[in-house]
Parts: sequence; structure tokens; C-alpha cells
Amino acid sequence: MRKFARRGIVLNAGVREESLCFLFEGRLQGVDFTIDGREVGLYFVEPGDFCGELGLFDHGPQPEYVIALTAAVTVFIPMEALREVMMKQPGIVRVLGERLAARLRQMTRQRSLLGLPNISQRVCCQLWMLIPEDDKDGRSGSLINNPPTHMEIAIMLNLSRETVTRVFQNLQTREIVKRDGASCLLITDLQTLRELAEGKQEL
Amino acid sequence: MRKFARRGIVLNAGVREESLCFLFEGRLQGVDFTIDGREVGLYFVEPGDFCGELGLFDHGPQPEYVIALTAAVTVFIPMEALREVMMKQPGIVRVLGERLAARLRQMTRQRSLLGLPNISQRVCCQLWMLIPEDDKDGRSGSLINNPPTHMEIAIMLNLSRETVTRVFQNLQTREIVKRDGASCLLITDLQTLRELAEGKQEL
DNA sequence: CAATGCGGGTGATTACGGTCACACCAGTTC
DNA sequence: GAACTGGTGTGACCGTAATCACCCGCATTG
Repeated sequence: MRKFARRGIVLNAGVREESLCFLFEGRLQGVDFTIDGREVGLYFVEPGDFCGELGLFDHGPQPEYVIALTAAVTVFIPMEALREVMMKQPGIVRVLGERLAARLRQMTRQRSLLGLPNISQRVCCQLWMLIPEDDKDGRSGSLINNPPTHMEIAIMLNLSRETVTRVFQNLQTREIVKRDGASCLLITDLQTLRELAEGKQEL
Repeated sequence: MRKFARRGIVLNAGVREESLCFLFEGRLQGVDFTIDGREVGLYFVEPGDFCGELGLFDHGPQPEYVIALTAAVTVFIPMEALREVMMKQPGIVRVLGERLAARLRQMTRQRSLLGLPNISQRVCCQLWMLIPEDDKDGRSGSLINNPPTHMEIAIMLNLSRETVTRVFQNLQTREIVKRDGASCLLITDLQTLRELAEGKQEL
């Protein structure tokens, strides 16, 4: 078990991380850097997910950094042990395979997001993906705890921090979202957010 | 075994493709569509690769279309049979897992590309990735057969077709690449292309 | 307490790539 | 040979998001 402070480096890029990281609490972000040093956001990791599992399959190095966006509680599982269990227990292989497949689907969706020409829609989609599944069809609002900063969202969407801020300003004045202190984001109008994300409404 | 003409749909998005597609000849492209109907290019498939393997792991639907960019020769392998073999032969699982991992790495690299603020660099990187590994360190040029069209490159890079054309024009006048008929692209100056891709040189 | 740093908010300016509108050319197809 | 079609080449124009330069407020730190 390992705890991380905000900004802590959970997994290092380039090295062969010999363990898999299971997230209990908090939020992580997979990030890469372009040749010229820009940060690129790849995916978010939510509690219950794990990351760093790539090496399990191909023995290669961890391709990207994983950073703690909030204080985080993780469990590290040594790969060697896991590989042995994988041999014996086909169920484990299945779960890990599914996980890998899920990540691929997630990255595909994220990539499609970047194709959207309308910037507000992009932000709304990303916001929508941050909402817990259970809340999505609910009538009442949803609460996102310790939401990513504007910057962290920006790098996910190939936008500048300022642009994300402006979209959020917009969403706030239209009372679709609401800040509740520093570490809480309240989605008050799920319905409208969804329609913005789907492009049925313009911001 | 199945053959496809240029533009043929190899795999359909949304449906549960119950087979895996192994590519012998030609080039395929994974494409998705944004909510507003724009094409988004996800990856290229080169001979020797396969695609459509996601369902093997999670029984989910194929997330994206796969299109034949050139006339293509493929072999379809029914998943059911493959799953059975997987159970018995752990070697097969390993190979498929590695394949999945490789695709994830590929998509990560591709995503990083999109972070590049310099458009020419983006195109050059993409071009560089199209060059066969064996040619990359060679002194002599490299030949890309049936290269993707400008449009097909554009959707990979979130650019417009015109922008890609302009970059290519630039590369041609600087004699870094050369068209050889309609279906051949000759990379004459590998060294410079590499430096452009790495950002060590401006176009 | 001051000092510092980080995250958010905002205006002015501007470069740059998208869009549109063409023209051109080489294959096909009839 | 005419008529199409798909891919490429190019100019003009324009909108928009990046950039830069600030501000504020809050939490943390010594």
C-alpha cells in the first residue's frame, strides 16, 4: 500500500515498472509529453481502476507518466507474482484482458473528443465523462469531488487553460455547474450538460 | 480469406464482430466519427498486424470502423475458435495480449502527436511513423507504397486536408519527399525528415 | 505576519489554420 | 472522345483559440 500527495508521481515513464497500481481513493491522470515538452493528458484513473498493467503483457517499459491529481491511496501489486497467478488462474487473465480492452476503448473515445471542432462541446463531453455512471440518468445534480483543475482538463482536450476557464465561466453563469468551495464541483443541470455534450445545444 | 477494394469496410463499428482480421497485404485505417459526423483517424494497420481483437477480451462490440485504404488481402479468424485455443494454449494468450498492448502504445504515441503545436512537425512525425523500421537508419531513401491520401493523414492529425497538402508541397519543394506516380511516395531525405519530426529543424 | 505559489478569472492582440471556392490532372467508365 | 470522379494544388478571407499580461483569492509555509 502506498499513499501519494497531490502531484505525486505514481508511475514513471520509460522505466520498467515492475508492479501494477490499483487505485483505492483519489484520482490519477496518465500524462505524456510531446517532443517540445508540452503536457498531454491521456486518461483519468478513478477509484477501482488500475494502471501500469501494460508491462504485464509485453514486458515493455511504462509508456507514460501517471500523476496523482489528488491525494491518493493505492495498492501496488508486484507483476512477477501476478504473472505466476495468471498462468494458473485463467480468470485473472480474463479480468486483466478486459481491463486492457477497457482502456483502449476509453482512449478511442477520448481521441474522438479531440475531433470535435466546437470547443465548448469538447469540454462538456469531458465533464460528462467525469460524472459517475449512477448519476447520469438521475434528475438531481451530481457532485464531483476534487475535480481536475482547468489545466488538467485542458491538456486532455488540447486546449489552453484560459479557454477551459472561459467555458467554465459560461457554464457557471448559465447555472449548469457551480463551484462549491475549492474542492467540489456541483453539476446542477445534468440534462442541459448532456445536450451540450451531444451538440444538441450551443453554449 | 477475404479481399477488399479501396474504401471497403473491413470491420463495422457498433456490431459484435465475431472474428479477428489479420492483414496480409495493403493498409487499413481505424476510423471513428465524432458526434457531429467528422471522421477521426485512429490508427493504421500494416501487413502482419491484425485488428478487431478487442471483442476477444471483453465480448464488447467493435468500437470503431476499419476501412481499407488500398486494395487489401485479409484473413478472418473466427473468435469462437480462437477463444477455445486461447484456453488451452497459453502462448496464444500471450501473443494476443502483446498485440493489444502494442495497440495501446501506438495510440498513446499518436495522441502525443496531437499535442504538438507545430503543424508541420505533426505531419512529419506521422510520415516518419509510416516508414518501415528497416529503412529508418538507412542512408538511402525509403519508398512508401500506396501512401495514405492527404485526407487520410489529415484525420489522423486533426488537420484539414488543405493544410496537409501545403505541408507536403513544402516538403516537395525542399526535396525531402517526392511523388512517384500516384501510388508511390519517395522519401529522399530521411535525415532531414527525422530532424523535422524531432523539432530540431523548422520547415 | 509576510512571502510564496497555485488555481482561477479576464482583456487585448494576433497568428494561424479552417473554410470556401476554385483549377488541374489522371484514371475510369460509358 | 466526353463525362465523371477522386485526389491534389492554391489563393482569399475570416474566426477563433493561443498567447501574454495582468488581476484576485486562498492555502500553505517559514
